[in-house]
Amino acid sequence: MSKQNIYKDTLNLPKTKFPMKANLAQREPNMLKQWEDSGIYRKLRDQAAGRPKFILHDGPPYANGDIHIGHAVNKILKDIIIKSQTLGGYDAPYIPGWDCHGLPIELNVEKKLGKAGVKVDEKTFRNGCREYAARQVAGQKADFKRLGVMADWDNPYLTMNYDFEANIIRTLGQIIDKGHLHKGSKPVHWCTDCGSALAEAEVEYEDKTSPAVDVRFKAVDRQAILDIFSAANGSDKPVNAVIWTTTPWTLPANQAVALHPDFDYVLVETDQELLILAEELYPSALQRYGVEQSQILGRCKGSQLENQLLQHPFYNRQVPVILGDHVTVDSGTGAVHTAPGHGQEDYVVGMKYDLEVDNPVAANGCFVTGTPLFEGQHVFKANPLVLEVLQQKGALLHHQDLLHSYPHCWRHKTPIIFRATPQWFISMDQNGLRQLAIDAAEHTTWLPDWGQARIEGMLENRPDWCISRQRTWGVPIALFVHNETQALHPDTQDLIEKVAQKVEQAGIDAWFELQPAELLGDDAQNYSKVTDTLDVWFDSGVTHACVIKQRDELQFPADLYLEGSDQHRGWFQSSLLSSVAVNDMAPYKEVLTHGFVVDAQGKKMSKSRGNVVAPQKIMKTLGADILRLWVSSTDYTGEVSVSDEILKRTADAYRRIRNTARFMLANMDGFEPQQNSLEVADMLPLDRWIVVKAEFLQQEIIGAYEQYDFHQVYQKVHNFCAMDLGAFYLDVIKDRQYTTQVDSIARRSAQTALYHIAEAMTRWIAPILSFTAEELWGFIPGKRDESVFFDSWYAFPPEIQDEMDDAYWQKVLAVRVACSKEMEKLRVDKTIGSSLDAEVDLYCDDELRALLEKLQDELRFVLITSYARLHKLSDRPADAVDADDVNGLAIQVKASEHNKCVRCWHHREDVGSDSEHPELCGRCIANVSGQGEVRHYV
RNA sequence: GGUUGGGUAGCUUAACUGGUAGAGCAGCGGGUUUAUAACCCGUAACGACAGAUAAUCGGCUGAUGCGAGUUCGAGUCUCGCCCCAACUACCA
Repeated sequence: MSKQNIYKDTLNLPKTKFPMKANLAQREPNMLKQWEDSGIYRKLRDQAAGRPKFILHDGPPYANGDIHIGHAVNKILKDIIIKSQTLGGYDAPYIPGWDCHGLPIELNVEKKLGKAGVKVDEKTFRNGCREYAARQVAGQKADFKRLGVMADWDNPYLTMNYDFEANIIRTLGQIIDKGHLHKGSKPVHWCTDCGSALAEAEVEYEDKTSPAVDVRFKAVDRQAILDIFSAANGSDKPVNAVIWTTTPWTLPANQAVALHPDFDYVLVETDQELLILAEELYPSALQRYGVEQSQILGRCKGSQLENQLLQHPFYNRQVPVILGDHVTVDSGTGAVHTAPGHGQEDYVVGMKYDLEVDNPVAANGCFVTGTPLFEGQHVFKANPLVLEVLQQKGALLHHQDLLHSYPHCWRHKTPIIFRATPQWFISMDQNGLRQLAIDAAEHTTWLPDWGQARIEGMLENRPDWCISRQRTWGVPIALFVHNETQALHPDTQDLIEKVAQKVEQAGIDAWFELQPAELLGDDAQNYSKVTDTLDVWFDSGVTHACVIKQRDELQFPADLYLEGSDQHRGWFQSSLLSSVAVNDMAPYKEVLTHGFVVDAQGKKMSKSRGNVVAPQKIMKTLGADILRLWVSSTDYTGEVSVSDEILKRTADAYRRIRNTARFMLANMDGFEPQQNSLEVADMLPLDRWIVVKAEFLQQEIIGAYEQYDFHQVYQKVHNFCAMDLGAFYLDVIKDRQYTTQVDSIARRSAQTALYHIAEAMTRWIAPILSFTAEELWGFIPGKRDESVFFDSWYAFPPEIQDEMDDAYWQKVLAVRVACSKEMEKLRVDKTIGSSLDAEVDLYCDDELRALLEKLQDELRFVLITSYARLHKLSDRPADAVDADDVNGLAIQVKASEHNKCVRCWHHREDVGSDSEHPELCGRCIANVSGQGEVRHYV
């Protein structure tokens, strides 16, 4: 041992300060501080000035709550793209944003301040919201930064910034100018106790007992119905369609009876009448009515009855039969009472048939003045009265109470109703927006490509976009409408600009506090301010106008939007519609989506399931780079699984990459690229080969980045580290690195190769393992910029035509694998330990022998054996073993009988040939006290 | 209920227009101590079965969520089913 140490000092063992243990959780925050202190994002912009632009436009997360792993995936993917595009030579600015208005924030502020307009005035409430949102943004921003996301964090866009708010209003003006605005009414959830609309989130479902009634609607043209059913009937019994409802109070607003176009309906004769019922339901219905005797007179499809008129049960009104796919045969009669003012579905189908959206119910839940029979009655109290009236009119066929799930107000716990209220819409059809949007979607690249079918399906079927909300914390629909006619003020465009200027100065309060006379003068008495606010999807949908077009460094349209697949319904669509409405084109050229994060079983994450993985926890334990590497390792176009095992595997892969890099650095100890690197032509063929291999790989990696196929990058880099480098190249060059002389060509050649690979590989991983790459960057020898991100993909030295090309080395590798298998047999026998304890004799056919002869003495180094001798295949002894996967090769392995050189561990004949160094082989003697061995072959 | 996708080894992923299911990691078994909180070599594909052999191996069967179909041949095409996810609707 002591003697060995003498020679150990003559070896060039690996040496580096680059730590083996990553300690990411501790190290990353320091790196972040360094980046922040040096203003890396701004410097990056300066560096990239003048390059072609790549604009990835950030979709704003909602400013509420801590970021979850889905946010992390989204931001990391964006960051990988931004960084890879930057390394690819683009100027890729990244402006992060937040969505700041809206209900969830209101609800949280309400908990602290109380209800706006009740416990606290609206201005104070809005201020509370603004402060709350700002705090949320700050919290989320800190986490996003911690992920290593490089962005203009000092100048993000917030939808609540005054200029942003002003530009929302201006964009609304443009949409009006283009003729897409439309005022209508729409049923909304309404709490009669609150006297206001409820958002979906404020609705709870609870059981309620309602009167379920079967009601006759008498056919106006009896004969026509008989004809349709092909039913001859001599009697003069009336023909009645029967509807079933649990909300009798909505009958005053009835405008139609809906049937399913494809269902079979029967005309059933009973003692007193002919009933129209769905065939599937008529037995149960008749049973309910207590009818014992009946006969079917005829049947027809629902579609045949379309537009037949029916008599309203108690009003002097005739209503049509309409068709709708929402009609089911689960319960009732197969005929649905339709009141467009009181039901979502009724409203939608009513729009198709141009039915009146009649709403006779006031805000307090009572029938308005002038409602025949029920004026002033509260709707739920009116139910028995309606029944009474139906009874009187002979329209009530059956009544029984029914317990069912029914929407309730979450505050009052009282049943709510659907009530049509005036709302503002962006019309899909009045000025051709739907078709324009579909066309624009066709001109957009959707990744994955099924995104196009998805969004087109949505565009084709979606109703008009209701953009108005009756809320406090939102951008106002800053319009003046005529008190009588409800028409927009003729100077609307001018007024909008004036309002926008005020909002630019003072935020949305400027509108809510505005005295109309200030802008309208005497005309103010004829006009009212609209007090509705905009849907927050409008806010975020118009970032193309409020951000992309406002900031000089950005370009419209954006190259890419990237969000979760839920945003086909959300932001992708709101952005598309609003952009098409004002620009006649999509705001993006390409839309990329990622799936949701699920657990190892593919189940979605939820608190109740207890399978939630918090990004904060991963960053605190494993580090952001592990989280980033995990994101990169997934095919994110589908659902993405995460679990402890998956993260552990990711950490394993990380260590492989890190240690490979570390080993390369350690073997470049004392290497100065300017002085010590060799020309390609002077390098050893093996070293040239690995560099070419790396360059080839780089092309694939760049291609994968361009396709946003990051898991390909991950696989390729990892494979390269594990296989090409770890299992072969780095193992083989150890001998050369350690035992040859410091400044020998043999060693400098390998170091030159390591240098090129380290330069390249650091860049490959930089978009993903940003912290680690930056750390590595400081350890690679040679002069360099402050940050890896200021650089571009590595420019390899020019290739030269090489006799020993990749195909050549693949054959050598196959021989190596065959030898390893044979050596393993001796190792199992404990005949040898290290492969250097072995000598191999290779019996090759002529072709293979010629091939391997080119390696000369290097063959033993490639095989990491003490001797490697070539022979003719015809000379093979009986105990040589045919190689499985190499033709024309038989191998004989035996333990070497020669002494082991204590310095290089090879067993050589010439060990001890020099009495001064009795334990060294000839090669080592030359390296220790002579000129040094020559390892240049070919 | 509807729309759009998805389900390949313990994990992450490959497989061109149908043509031998390919890698890496993990696992298991060894080795090295000159990458050592590291590295190398070998092995290996649900579960199960029977035979031969015991150094070497050959065969059957099964195998891309399940089951059919088309085909000489299916991870890939068709149909049905199960499960998962996003969106959407409904409960009159």
